[in-house]
Amino acid sequence: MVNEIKPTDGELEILQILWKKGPSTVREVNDLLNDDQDKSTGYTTTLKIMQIMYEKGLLLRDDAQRTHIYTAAVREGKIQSALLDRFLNAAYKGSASKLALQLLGNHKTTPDELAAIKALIDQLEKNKPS
Amino acid sequence: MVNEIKPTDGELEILQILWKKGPSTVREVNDLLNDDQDKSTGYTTTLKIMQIMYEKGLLLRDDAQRTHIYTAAVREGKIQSALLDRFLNAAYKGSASKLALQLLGNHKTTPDELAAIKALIDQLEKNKPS
DNA sequence: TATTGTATACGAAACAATTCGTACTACAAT
DNA sequence: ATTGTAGTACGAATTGTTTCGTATACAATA
Repeated sequence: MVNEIKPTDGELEILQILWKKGPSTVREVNDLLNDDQDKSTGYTTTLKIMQIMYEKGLLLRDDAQRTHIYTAAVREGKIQSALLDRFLNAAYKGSASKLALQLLGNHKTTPDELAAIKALIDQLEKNKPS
Repeated sequence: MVNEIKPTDGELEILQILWKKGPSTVREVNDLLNDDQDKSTGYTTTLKIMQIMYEKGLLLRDDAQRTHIYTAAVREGKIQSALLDRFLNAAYKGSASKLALQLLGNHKTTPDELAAIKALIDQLEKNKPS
């Protein structure tokens, strides 16, 4: 049951904030959204999107108080995994290694990160010897 | 000048076909689209999307003959690069290594592919010693 | 020539995401 | 009690993608 997880870009931005900050009000989320310059979202716009996300089950809501508190209803890793799958198929026809090569080639990665990736590869090679 | 490349999912599917097959007619593209079972796109739908892509500059068109021939106007690697950047920021807040780790962890990769990735990392480490 | 099959062109409808104006509500401060 | 502030709810407008009905063009051929 792959539950058709497919947040839009706008929804994903809100999820990022909630993942990082934890339970928040619409006002807080909206303020953080508007921290990125060259972007500006009205309060009611953010509210509306979060309400829709709540209806979709992407967010939980505590409406005991006048000011509602929203929380991400989905784990960050789970969403990322689903999005990665989707992206991999859409843009790379499923070739993970092609994506990995482009990723490492195009983006500056720190030595530490490279080492971590190498360690993971070593481990994978050990677990799957032949 | 990041030229705002942002094909939709449907457009990307068509680009994939053109990248793989080279210049094609709408009929050919539509047939291949419908090869994937559990999917079915009407001819005029595909035509319309390809016409819009042509207007956007995503496709080139040879209309010398009655049956027009379409070609991808953008390089596969360039689009992938742009999409990867977008995806990386949207889903991983720009952390390439986090994406790489999840990619290698979640998807089965063949030993050959792992070796290729490791070789690239070695090369990167050599070129950027400190 | 009339018919049939395969094209393209055009426009409207369906759908979803985003945006925002506006109304309503609760509460605090006067 | 009244007013001001900050919040939610609702609905409509806007924009973009996808879908498809229909009109039209043209070539082959019976």
